[in-house]
Amino acid sequence: MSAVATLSSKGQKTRERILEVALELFQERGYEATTMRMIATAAGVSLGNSYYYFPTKEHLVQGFYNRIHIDLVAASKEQLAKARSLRERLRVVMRAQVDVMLPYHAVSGALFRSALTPGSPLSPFSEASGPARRKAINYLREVIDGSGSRFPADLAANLPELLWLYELGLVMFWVHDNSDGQRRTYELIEDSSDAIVRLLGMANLPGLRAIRKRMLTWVAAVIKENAGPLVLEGTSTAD
Amino acid sequence: MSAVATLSSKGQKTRERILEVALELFQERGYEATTMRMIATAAGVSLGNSYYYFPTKEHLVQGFYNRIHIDLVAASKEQLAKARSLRERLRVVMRAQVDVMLPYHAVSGALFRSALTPGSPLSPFSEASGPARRKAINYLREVIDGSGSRFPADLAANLPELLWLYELGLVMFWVHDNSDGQRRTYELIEDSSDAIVRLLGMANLPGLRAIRKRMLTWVAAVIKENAGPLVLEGTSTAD
DNA sequence: GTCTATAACCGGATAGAC
DNA sequence: GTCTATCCGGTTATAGAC
Repeated sequence: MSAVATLSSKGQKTRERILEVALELFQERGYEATTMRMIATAAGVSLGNSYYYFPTKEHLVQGFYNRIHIDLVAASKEQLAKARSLRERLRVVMRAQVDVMLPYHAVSGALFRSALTPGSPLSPFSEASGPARRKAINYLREVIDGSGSRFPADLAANLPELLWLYELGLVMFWVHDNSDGQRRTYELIEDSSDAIVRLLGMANLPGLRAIRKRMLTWVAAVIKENAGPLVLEGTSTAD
Repeated sequence: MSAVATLSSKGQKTRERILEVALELFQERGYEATTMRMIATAAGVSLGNSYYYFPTKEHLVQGFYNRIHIDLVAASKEQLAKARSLRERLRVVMRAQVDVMLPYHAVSGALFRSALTPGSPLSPFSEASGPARRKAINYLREVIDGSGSRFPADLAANLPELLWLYELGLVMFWVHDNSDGQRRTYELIEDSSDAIVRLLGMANLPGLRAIRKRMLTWVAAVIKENAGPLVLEGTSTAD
């Protein structure tokens, strides 16, 4: 699933080094201003060689996505173990998500540029992003399962995907958030996590049931249409 | 607000011709595969000269946005005059929006690529997109006002912006929609317009009022944060 | 001051030898 | 797995024509 079919351990290290310096340079100078030539030089390889490991500049961004998810889990694991309510568990994870992305805020626009381009391998819905996506969704499944909350079957089956879309939305908000330290995003997390939990609790209100069913159908369609066959009724395509 | 300070009538025509052939070529060959050199040649100007009218390739995309809104109004005006209910009026406009974009579906990914990049002049929230955005929002205001519906003041004041975000969401869905003729998007329009009207009707349900208020605050923040000072309490910054 | 052209630059990407 | 040489296309510099 990586850019290169098989990679010797030396190759692994070279690849890692290139990604490392690339992410550093992106932070320091921005995405556009960082040239492949700079990256190659800083990593101590030739320009052509860097393309052996990352077929395009954008593939370096995919490396960034993967890195972020690993950091997210590392940053939230202990806190998550201590949180009980779904509200609090959601908050822990979403705060951690924003925390680990912090150093990249200035470049985040460029880094997430391709995120919503259909067909792009960088799209979170793409085949190439499948492993990262499934990891993220499965982590959210843990977030839900670890709370005591129970929901109607159709809702429960799609809740991880639903929360994943919520996470994507939060990230998009954060990208556009220019308040200092992205304070507003943290506020939004407090507020929206609460709203979500309340809405979920009301899912069975008589007037809302029909709308809920329709919305779920469409959310499932969005993900399916974009990401290929996925969970629809609870059977997980686990990683 | 155009790329060039002042433009003679001859200049206007040249600019128009460049945009024309560019949009044709985008449709025929895609965005990436269409080079500035091709566009210049097809328009009968030198490469350097085309940059006099469109400072970057992306500025041609902005020309596309403007074109689309004009087409949308033209395609929906009469039908809109005949539609009474908010539901039907919404449908008319959203269907027309999708209709006029049809020829561009194959390239839409590339064309909307920059749409969600913060800071990009192509972002629908950007300063440069201000005129187009205000036109779109004002058209939606007409859609609402022309229906008999009345809403609580805070909701009414933000409803045009809210529906504009809905329109953006629909366009994003359409971009990713690979069903034939984008059938699913048309279905989504039927379904979601209905859901929206129902939700608006329930805006005063006891359990929902608090959530509604909070959501409105955040929607206002999203638009304000990104698009600069805008309507918050009903005073329009009309075009 | 409005418009047009030619030449060059720069950086992402590729070819192909070793 | 690594390199050098080259291509290609967006963009810019700049000189001049109407």
